[in-house]
Amino acid sequence: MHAFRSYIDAGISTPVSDADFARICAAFTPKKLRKKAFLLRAGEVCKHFAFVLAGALRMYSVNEKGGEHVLSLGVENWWVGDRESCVLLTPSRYYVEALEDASLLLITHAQMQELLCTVPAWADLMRGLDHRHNIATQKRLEAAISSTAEERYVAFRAQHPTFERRFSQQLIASYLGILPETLSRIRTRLLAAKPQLAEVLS
Amino acid sequence: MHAFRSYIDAGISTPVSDADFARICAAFTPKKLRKKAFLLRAGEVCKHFAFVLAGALRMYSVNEKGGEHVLSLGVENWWVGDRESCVLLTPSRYYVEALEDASLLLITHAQMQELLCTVPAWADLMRGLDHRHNIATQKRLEAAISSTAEERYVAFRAQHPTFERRFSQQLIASYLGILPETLSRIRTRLLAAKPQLAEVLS
DNA sequence: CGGAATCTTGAAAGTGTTCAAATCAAGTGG
DNA sequence: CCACTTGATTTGAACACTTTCAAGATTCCG
Repeated sequence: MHAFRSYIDAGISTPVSDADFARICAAFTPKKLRKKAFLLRAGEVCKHFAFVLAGALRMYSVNEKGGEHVLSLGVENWWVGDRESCVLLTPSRYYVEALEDASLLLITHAQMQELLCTVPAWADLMRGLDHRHNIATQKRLEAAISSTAEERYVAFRAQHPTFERRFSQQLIASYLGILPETLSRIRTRLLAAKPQLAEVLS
Repeated sequence: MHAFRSYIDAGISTPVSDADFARICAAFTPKKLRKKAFLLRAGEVCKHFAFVLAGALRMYSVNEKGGEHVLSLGVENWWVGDRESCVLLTPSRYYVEALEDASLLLITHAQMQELLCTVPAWADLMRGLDHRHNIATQKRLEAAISSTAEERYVAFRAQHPTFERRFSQQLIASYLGILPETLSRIRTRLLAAKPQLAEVLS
């Protein structure tokens, strides 16, 4: 919980009062998720948006041919959930699955709306979050439509240095929109060109 | 201006008061832009975020090889601008150019913050906007990493039926992340397969 | 009527995918 | 501790899709 308060204070100009923090906490429900457990499956309505206290999750879609595409990776201090389904209460097209044992704080859209109205600092925080999320998604989109797989992988490594060791290559490949085989070839190619990166990659 | 008020009222639960609408209008500066004129060039700070009253604009980046990539198309009742640059006041990597003579309402980030604090309805509206923008960008990202060019084009046509006649094929191709030649071939292929679409495409 | 931009079409090259097999790694139960 | 199973990664060859470069055809405007 202390980590949660630090996260909140880091996102706004003046620290939240104890009273506001209590209000915020009251809106959330703690939840633990075992590795490989699901928070959401396609077809279900995403009742909760989740803040990740510990662990890691992925949100992904599955196409007709059974191929999976990772839309987002959520680790400590990130949010996961299908915004669209959560807001409109429509069935989701996504799965949200724990990649590691995870500790979450859940909030419904209704409780979120309530918080936004009653705690101005929370509204500030969420606005900043939406902003950063918008910017990050747009950058990823730009990379997807304008860069080669190798460029996207190099950029990904620069942006998320810790993900390389934490997540499997097939996961990263899916996040980048390529096949695991392709990522494997890219890595061998990069290693051949820049052997000094060996320890970072292995 | 009447169109602007309709846009606002459509996005919130209860219509804005005259006083609030006056406050909102006071925060904006009208601006006309001739076709091919720029609202923003790469390297500049995006001082204003813009609401489009009439006309059309595109935001695009230019890579080392001179290739352009359209990040967004803005038409009536859409917003255009580089969020990141506007908020952080950092130099932008994008160009924003009028595709048709355009009529805009400009607002600085500071004025936007002011409005968000003083007019709660405006904060609601912007929250909804950020939401929809997030959802739309994520869908486009998903399409970019999981669909073929042809699938993306078909989905694009379904989502933006009016854009087909309004914008050139090279513009649409750039938006989809493919070359104009590729889009031309895709269209020929689709027409051969489904001749009944002829009048829609031409 | 030009002239310029846009769209179309072709052939060759490049990039990433598909399918298949081999190798490697990790965890389980005996 | 070893044998076994399971999943992840690597590698290969053929294939598919998209790009590149180039040349024509078409359309749009002044």
